[in-house]
Amino acid sequence: MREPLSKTYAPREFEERIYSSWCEGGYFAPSGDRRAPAYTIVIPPPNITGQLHMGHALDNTLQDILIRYKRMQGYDTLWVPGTDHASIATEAKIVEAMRKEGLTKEAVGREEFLRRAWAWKDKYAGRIVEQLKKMGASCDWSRERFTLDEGCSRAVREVFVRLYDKGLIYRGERIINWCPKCLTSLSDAEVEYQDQAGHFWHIRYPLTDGSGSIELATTRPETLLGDTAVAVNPGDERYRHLVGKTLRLPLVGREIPVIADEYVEADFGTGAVKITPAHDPNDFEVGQRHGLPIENVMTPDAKITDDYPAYAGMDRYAARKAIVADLEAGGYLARVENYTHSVGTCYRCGTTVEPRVSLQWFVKMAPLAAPAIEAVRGGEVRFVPERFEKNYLRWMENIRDWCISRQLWWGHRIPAFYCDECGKTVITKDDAALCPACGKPMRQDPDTLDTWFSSALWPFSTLGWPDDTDDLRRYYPTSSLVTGYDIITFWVSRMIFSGLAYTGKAPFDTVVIHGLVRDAQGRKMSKSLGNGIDPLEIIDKYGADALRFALASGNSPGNDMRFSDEKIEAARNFANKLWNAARFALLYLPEDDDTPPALPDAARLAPEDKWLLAHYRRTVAAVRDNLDRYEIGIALSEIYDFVWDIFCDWYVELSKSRLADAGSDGAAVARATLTWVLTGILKLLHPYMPFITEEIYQSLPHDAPSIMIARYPAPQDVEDFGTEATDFDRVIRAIGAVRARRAEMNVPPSRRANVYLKTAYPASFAGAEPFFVKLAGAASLSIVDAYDAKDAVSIITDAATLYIPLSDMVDPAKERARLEGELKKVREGIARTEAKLSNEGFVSKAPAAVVEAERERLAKMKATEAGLVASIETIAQA
RNA sequence: GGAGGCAUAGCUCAGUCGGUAGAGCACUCGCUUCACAUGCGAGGGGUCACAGGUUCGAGUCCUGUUGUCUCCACCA
Repeated sequence: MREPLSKTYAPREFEERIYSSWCEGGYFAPSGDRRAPAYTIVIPPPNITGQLHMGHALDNTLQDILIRYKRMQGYDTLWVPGTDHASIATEAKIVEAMRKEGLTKEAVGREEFLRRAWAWKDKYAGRIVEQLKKMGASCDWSRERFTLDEGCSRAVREVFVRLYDKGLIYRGERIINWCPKCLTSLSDAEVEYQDQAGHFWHIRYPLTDGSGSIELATTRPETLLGDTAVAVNPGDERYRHLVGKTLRLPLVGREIPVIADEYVEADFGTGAVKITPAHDPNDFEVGQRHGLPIENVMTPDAKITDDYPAYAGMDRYAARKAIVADLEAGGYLARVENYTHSVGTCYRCGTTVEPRVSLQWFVKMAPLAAPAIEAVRGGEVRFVPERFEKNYLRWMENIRDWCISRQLWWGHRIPAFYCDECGKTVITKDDAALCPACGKPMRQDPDTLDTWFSSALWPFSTLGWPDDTDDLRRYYPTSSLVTGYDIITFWVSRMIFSGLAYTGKAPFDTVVIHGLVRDAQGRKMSKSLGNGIDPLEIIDKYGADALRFALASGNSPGNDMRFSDEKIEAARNFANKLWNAARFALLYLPEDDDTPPALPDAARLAPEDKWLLAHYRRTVAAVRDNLDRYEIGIALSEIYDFVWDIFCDWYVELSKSRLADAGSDGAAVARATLTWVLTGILKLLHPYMPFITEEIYQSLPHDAPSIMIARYPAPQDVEDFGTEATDFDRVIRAIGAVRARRAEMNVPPSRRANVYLKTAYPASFAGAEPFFVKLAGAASLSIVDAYDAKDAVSIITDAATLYIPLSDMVDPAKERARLEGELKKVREGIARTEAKLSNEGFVSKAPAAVVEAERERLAKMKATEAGLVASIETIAQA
């Protein structure tokens, strides 16, 4: 059944309709064909914090291109969609929303808070799904998942219990990164370091024996309250005699020891370091080594505790100011330097992290990291581009234990149960109601897990793990994972070690990395800059296909890209071009013709048909080759060039004369070739621009119910015509040369010229007259053995010399000068090539094919030279 | 402090196996050519950041320099 194609390209009129037709057709689900190999992608689940941005648009466009390409190749494809609960980010949003209502988490309580969170999830997950559909994403929606749904939660508990039983999960009092705004711990990966201008305060700590003082330097004087020692390097002569003595902590009066530890570098600062085990990770370790007390001086929201009445309730920065003032007043402050140093901040809210000692759950990483390193080293998992392997390996090799507990409510609650009666701890997949030891009711750990703990299981939890499901057996391990380089550490690395640890297999074979989408000025898109571009607005204005085209074109793996109005307009223009090419083809197709296009026998094809088909064959091969290597941008530019330059600018024009002769065999052949190649173009392009290609496909006679499930073109679909096909290039070049000359000589298009053509390849030009008439402003074309060029303009190409009577053109003197200029250029080329060929090193060492190509080039240039010389001679005689 | 990316036309970027540098946009000239002015035809525009090296031959491979961006790292 053919549908009419509207006159203008208006994507809004058909994109939604087409998406619904795909849903109704059930094309998004895997084919289930067991003879075909499976190809699986799991979506990097977008956070339910808000709506999709350009980065998501890029990520999902690339995934959809791959999955559609594989689907059309006959793979049993599955793209699993879903969303991430994003515990810390979502919780922050909900807390913020409640704050506007004058509410707090604590005020509403855990149950009500979670009710609100689920309502939030329903709203935003739904919105995200709608956006993905608008973009054309061919996900299997029947398999949509959520990191906090029942199945994923079961997987999380399973993993937690297994790791605990193996001794790979432990609970301990450690110093961790703490966000005083989000009021939770953070993993090392969740801290971003930024250089900040600050000060270096030099402070004197007096010795308790009154024999003087030690001067030390700090960037954080407020932590002085928690100092429990001062450390020096054991080899530092300046301080050796002081080790073992004690100091009087300024403002506090506490007596603290001077200790020696290798951690201290003698030549940095004053060579003496104040040790605050509760508020600095290094100091914590020093403290552990020396058995120092841990003196916590701050509340969770980074205010000084009531233990220090002079500063109690002040936040850390106010306290810093007050303490510096007091130090100065007390004569302890030696001097202040300006100092820029690196400060850790929360990756979600940007607040400066406060290291804090607290009781948290950790994953012991070393045993898990080892196989994950091996999987990448050994090639079981491959990164595209390869360089990101290094990134991954470096991180994995230096990994430290992973702090997985969060003081948040929105997330997977830690399956640890405590008996307050007898102190027993139970880790269980099932909720433990009563203590197995004393029978008393148990209390579940109030904390939740790091959101990345559940994302790490995504490639298999979404397929049914821990159960041995059909999906898991069929579609796991998955094939390609497409994601940005910014979450390799957060997510990719954790999926790899998780997959290996729990399923025994790496979760995917290829990690396809893309860059960031930046604005037209190259800046990162961000809320604070307000330079974000909403994909939905672009779709509304230009269509989803144009958006997808703009994101895919020029995209090279791992590199950032810029998004600009120019780019999206170019994309829309291309869509419009394709649309109109289709309208042209339809002009010649009888409305009742429902026969799917087939290529006529080679014997019936005209030279220009073979020429087109040869280019098509080459293009198909190049597109497939590049797609197979994830060179999505290069593959697209191959299609673009073929569609615009070869198909539209040349072939459509070349076909017009035959098509006009309605009823002739030539018209039938041209029509069939045109339609067949157009259909091939639509299929080639479908993964990139699914809507427009389907809309046009449905307007043409077609065999598959949807282009989505049509077979992807292969080079062998068309015969290799060999040199026969390139013979037509001679005509193309001759036409181009005539056009160029006319433009150069400012000949008005209305001025038609009789063209005489002398050639060593008369067969190539046999039926060429209509093309010269149509495309080169010719009145006629005569093939001649000789032509008296005295009063003619000559146009020389390597295959022919064309003459146009001067009366049909203009100015002989100008013409002669031009010919001489051209002769000079050709002679330069000849000299260069001859030099190359007379270079023995080149002839003997370069590959034979390269040498041969040079010889051919030389022969062509010599032919051109001879033609030019002859023309200059004749014009000189005139 | 380590590691990596990038540097090519006015702008944004491609450039696969080392073989006379490409696209889009912008610019100039000419086009109411019956698919498309979201278009057609023709042009101008490049010391491929710099300096060495390898090679018959380098935008491409190697070394160094400069600029720029990013990642990692506990320097108080």
